[in-house]
Amino acid sequence: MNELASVYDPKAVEDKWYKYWEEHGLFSSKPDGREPYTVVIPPPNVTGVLHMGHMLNETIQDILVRRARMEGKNALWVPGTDHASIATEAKVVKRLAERGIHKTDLTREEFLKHAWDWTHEYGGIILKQLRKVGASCDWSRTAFTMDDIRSRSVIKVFVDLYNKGLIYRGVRMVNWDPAARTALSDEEVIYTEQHGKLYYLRYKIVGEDRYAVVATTRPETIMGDTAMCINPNDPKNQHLRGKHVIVPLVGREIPVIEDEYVDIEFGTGCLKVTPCHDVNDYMLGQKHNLESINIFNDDGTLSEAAGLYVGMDRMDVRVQIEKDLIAAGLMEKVEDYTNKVGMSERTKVPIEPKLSAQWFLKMTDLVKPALQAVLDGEIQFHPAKFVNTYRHWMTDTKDWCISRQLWWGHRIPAYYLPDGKVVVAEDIDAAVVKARELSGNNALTAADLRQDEDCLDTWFSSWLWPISLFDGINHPEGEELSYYYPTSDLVTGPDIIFFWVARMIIAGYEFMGKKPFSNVYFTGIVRDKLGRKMSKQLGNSPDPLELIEHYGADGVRMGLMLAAPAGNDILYDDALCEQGRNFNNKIWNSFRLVKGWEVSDSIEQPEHSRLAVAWFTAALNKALAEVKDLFAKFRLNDALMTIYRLFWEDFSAWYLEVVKPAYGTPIDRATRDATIGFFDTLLRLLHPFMPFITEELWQHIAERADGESIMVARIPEPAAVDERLIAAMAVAKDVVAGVRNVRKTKNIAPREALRLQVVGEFDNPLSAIITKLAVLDAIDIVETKDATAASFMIGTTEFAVPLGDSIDVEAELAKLEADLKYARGFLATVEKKLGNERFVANAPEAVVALERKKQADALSKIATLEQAIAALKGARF
RNA sequence: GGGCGCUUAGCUCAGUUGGUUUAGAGCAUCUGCCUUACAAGCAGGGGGUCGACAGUUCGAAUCUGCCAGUGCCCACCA
Repeated sequence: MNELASVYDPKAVEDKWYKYWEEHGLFSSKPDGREPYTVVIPPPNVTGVLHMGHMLNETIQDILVRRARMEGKNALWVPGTDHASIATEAKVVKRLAERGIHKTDLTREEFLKHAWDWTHEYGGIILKQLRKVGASCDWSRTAFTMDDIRSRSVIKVFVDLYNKGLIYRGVRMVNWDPAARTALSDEEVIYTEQHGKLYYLRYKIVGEDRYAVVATTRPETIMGDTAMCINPNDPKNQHLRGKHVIVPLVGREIPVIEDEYVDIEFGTGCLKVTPCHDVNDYMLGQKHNLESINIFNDDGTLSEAAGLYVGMDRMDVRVQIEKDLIAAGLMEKVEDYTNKVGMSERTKVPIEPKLSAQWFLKMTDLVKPALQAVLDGEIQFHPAKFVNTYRHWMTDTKDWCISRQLWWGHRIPAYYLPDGKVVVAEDIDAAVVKARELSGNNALTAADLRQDEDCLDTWFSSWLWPISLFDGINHPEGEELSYYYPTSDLVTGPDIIFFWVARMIIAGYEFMGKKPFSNVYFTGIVRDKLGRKMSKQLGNSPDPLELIEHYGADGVRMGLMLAAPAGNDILYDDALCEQGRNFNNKIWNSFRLVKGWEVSDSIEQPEHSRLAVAWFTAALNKALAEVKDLFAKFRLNDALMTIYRLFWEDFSAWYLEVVKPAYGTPIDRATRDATIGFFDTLLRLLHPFMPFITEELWQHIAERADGESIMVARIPEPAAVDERLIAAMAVAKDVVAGVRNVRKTKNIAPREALRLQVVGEFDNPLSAIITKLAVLDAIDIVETKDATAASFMIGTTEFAVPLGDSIDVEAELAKLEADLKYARGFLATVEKKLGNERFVANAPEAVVALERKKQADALSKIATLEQAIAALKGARF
């Protein structure tokens, strides 16, 4: 048997089996009579590469899908990628810039060609990487959010929502990303604490030789000031009522207005009002009918309208204007100040509030069924704590800004007539028809219509993902859709609960009238072992593919899963992968042992083997039931730990040690067959977590036809468990450990057979196992043990190994005294309870009875120990 | 400023409706072993007054209150 190395080599088998599975079509699914189990992948960015977050997320999905498949369900995992409008466009723009090409030099068509080239070049890398992980996706279904079916779905949905009156175009204050030069939704703005400054600026009061002082964090916006605002109830600023002030440096005269919005306590109680560049100022401008001056270009530089600093970047202006204000004597003071600044989630630059015409989706009614479904538990979140987060967001949802000033994405299907009116239609031909109806001008042609330049938010396509993957928008009655939808489980990070999860639920109810999935498993964030987020800058983010290279895919999968309860961040450490790799090795070596056995039909099954088979059958079934229950609760890490311990402790350390024959001797047929059967089941149980090694060994332990695979083998349903054997084995293990301890402390060789005395009664059905593992000649039931014996207690029973003259009386005494002390302490706690009249009177009878039993047991144990101590003392001389 | 969650062994976490030993697991650590499946291993051991305080109860890691620490989400205070 020693042609097999003692170390398992994942590299030798992983690619082989992945190819085997793929070639035999084991990943693919078609509708049939079985119960469906469907997972859709959270589509990674088409040009992205696999990172640790993906590794965790995809591993979890694969575990769920493989388990479902082995439960006999028709399991389908649909892969795909997302066009990631902003991120991808930014990358393309950057690459073009490296070649000296600016986006503005290109037509939309030329730019899109570059973008598609980029997509074809880098697109799908991540899908190849997923194969290394072992992902059992149905690759024939690979989708892209901008492929034909998904694009038509998006456009159709836009038109439908527009026709329902839920989509509208309007001029609003939106979040503007000056780097990407596009509007963003509220969810794409991340507020972060920034250490900045609070500037106190002097505004000269017209007609007086005094100044009003305004505190602001953004002095560069003063060119857009069109008023100063005070609170009418502010006693310290009463002198400003009805006055005008001069904007510093600019020299423009602006009125002082009054509004209770102003916080009297903040700064000086004077607020500068810049309606174009602040949401609240915009509100004030509307209310008080103020002039608006837009001082910024789309890229965050100062516009002609600013008059000063034209063409400079806003951040540079902030630095320069501070100097200029000081020089002009118009800066009262500057303080350090910490406030929250909205940053673009994608480009990480500060958001600029900007007034612009955008498309919006009304959310108020759409969210209602989606909220209810989660509150009612029709859709379950794991862990459930995220229901709170979800409810919070869903109860006050603002309209969704869905237009982006980008080219890479789905172009908005709105067409403007020459007179500025708009029609929304699925294509240009339909638009012409509608335009003619609208205008009454039948001479209108496509050439007269101008399509909206904007494209849609990426999430406006991914919110349809569970539907559009089955072409459900275009074919709501399709066979695929009705079979696979609603999908079963969704696995994703809580960071996109609003971006994606909530919106998919909304879309599900709005477009299909049904939930998109039944369960959402929220993963945690993968951090380093110090709890820091993984980042390129810190260099603490390992490349999953390198880890796979080093530890094997199974090892990495297991390492991540051991540390990843749903919703908990996982602190990644290479030690986790080592544990995974070590477990692989353990399995491998157990296999080597079993494979090396020579079988003989002429040997009878020994009693200890017969008992071991019976016991392990019970242990295995108990674990099967536990794992099944844990899967139902999405406690995958606990499920894995249960299997880990079953394999390592129960199977390898105990079961195999009982049944393995002495070196060079054959094993009986019955035991060997039972062992192979156990091994088979263990591999199946483990396969969802560690697909490669389990396939490799499963193929080895029996003859398999071509195309057979553990992937489609069934995990057995748990059978009834003989708890008596489980309990008996627990005692047996303790007895064996007790004897081993005696050997160790007395320096008795492992193979030297001993006798074991049991004082009083002992009827363990597994005593043959004890005899075998503890290497005993016999177990003697005795009234009184030898005075010179090393003894130990298990429960209330005393065991003793007679040692004759070789006993170390003092050491033995010390041990017994320690046991006695413990037993007395324990008795004291029990008797304290029983001595409490109110306990005896009020506690349930069963609880009191249990305490009485404990008391009796403790008393008998103490008596036994005292006797043993007395006997030893007698033997001392 | 609101809302939610967490705090149990050195680390990561279990602990179901309060009562199956004086609270468990994995990893780490310590001791002894290269015992023909496996040193990526085997056999043992140590380690926690369950964040603090108060309360309810015959009985609290578990329920209540308050406090401290920590994390997340939301919010227009310049």
